[in-house]
Amino acid sequence: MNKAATRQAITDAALALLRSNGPGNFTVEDIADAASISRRTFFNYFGSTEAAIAAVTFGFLDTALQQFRLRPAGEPFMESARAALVALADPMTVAPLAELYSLGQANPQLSRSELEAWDHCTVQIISAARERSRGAAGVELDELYLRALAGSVISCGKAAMDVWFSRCGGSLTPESLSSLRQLLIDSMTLLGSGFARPDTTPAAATPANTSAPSPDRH
Amino acid sequence: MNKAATRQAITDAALALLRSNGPGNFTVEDIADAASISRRTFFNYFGSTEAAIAAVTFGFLDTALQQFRLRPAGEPFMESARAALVALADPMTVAPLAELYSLGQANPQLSRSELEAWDHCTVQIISAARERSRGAAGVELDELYLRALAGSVISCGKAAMDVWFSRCGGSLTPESLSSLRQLLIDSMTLLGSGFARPDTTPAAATPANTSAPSPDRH
DNA sequence: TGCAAACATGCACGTAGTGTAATTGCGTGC
DNA sequence: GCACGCAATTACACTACGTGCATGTTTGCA
Repeated sequence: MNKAATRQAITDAALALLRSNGPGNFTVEDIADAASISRRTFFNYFGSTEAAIAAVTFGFLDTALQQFRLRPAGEPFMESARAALVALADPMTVAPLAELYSLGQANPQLSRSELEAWDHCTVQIISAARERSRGAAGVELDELYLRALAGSVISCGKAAMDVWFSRCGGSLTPESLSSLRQLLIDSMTLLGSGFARPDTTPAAATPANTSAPSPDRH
Repeated sequence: MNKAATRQAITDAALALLRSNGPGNFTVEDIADAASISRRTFFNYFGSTEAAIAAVTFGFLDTALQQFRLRPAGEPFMESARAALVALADPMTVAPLAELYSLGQANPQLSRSELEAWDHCTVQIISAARERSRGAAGVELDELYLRALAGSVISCGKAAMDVWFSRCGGSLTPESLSSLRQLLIDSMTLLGSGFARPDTTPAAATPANTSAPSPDRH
């Protein structure tokens, strides 16, 4: 069997078992059986069930990375990040993550590997940004600036997804996705404004979600 | 034996083995032997070696949390966060974290539990901030604002520590600690300014590591 | 057809983590 | 002093994880 196909079969089987049995309620042997391979072969591909599942999340965040890299080099970092994040609010893209999110809610094992995926994404963004600045201006970006910004962007994306999830429960309806998109935009706006206190300067922080359906007001 | 004492004995033994053997090169049985307890008893206290080690990191970040909670309720969030983070740049406080940081550099297991600790800290800050705003103004803070800000603050703290570590290698000399303090302050400044591009306003972003105690203007 | 590389498998072994029941240590009331 | 109860520790057994190693099996290429 093709190597990529085997890999796919494993992740599919793992995801299916995750759905049916719930996190933690199935073994590597179960996955191997479902994928019609031996237990040993499973470990040739992934070091753990967790890793097999995490591959899905990684794939999701990689599309965000890809989007980021596609942005023009001259564009402000924050704007590129915003665009990359918004591209995630797409049914096909967000679906697997939404599912893992819901499953991970009650499962520490799962949520920790999601944490790892986000962190991995941060690292990637840092190197992408460094490349970009090197190519464009020739100016060596301050290391602290780079890391703090990248980390904050990811944190904001994560926060937006958290809020979205707690509001919409991972629903994939157009309204829900539009809400997610708006949350992602809003979080970037907050970050770009230095989190100006909403009570002191309300105009600067919250003018965001007035556009679309926006059932949110709190 | 007293329960707290046993717990302490375990973490001490685990840390000692971490130092001597390096991460991943010792078993639960080794820890149990070193702590003069049975393997089974170890598992009565911690679910894994990782958890035993993570307890140290958690302790560190909890002091930051404590600092945050001590700040006056009226103070701007960002200022409280800055103060809490700076309080970490203390020899006694930062020493254990610095050590784990260096050990975790090459060890995925370890660094992932550190990730978890930072995340745990984020969650705590969110709830602390929510309590504070509830008590003070009676205004319900926007959920997205809260989460994005808390996440960004933690990310910036993490970024500062990353940079500090890559520069000073976790050294605990006064100069190194002063540099850490400055990095923490600078990262908060960056966050507060919405990461104004360093090339457009260079004065705000890069005057950092010039050792001197106070080039900060915000 | 034959050969070689890549991939899959079986087996053995050490370690992780958990349920269960037995044991030890210690203060309390009688 | 002694029996009792409670909490901590321990022994034992068992399932599952993860890996090294040797062996099969497939695939592609000369």
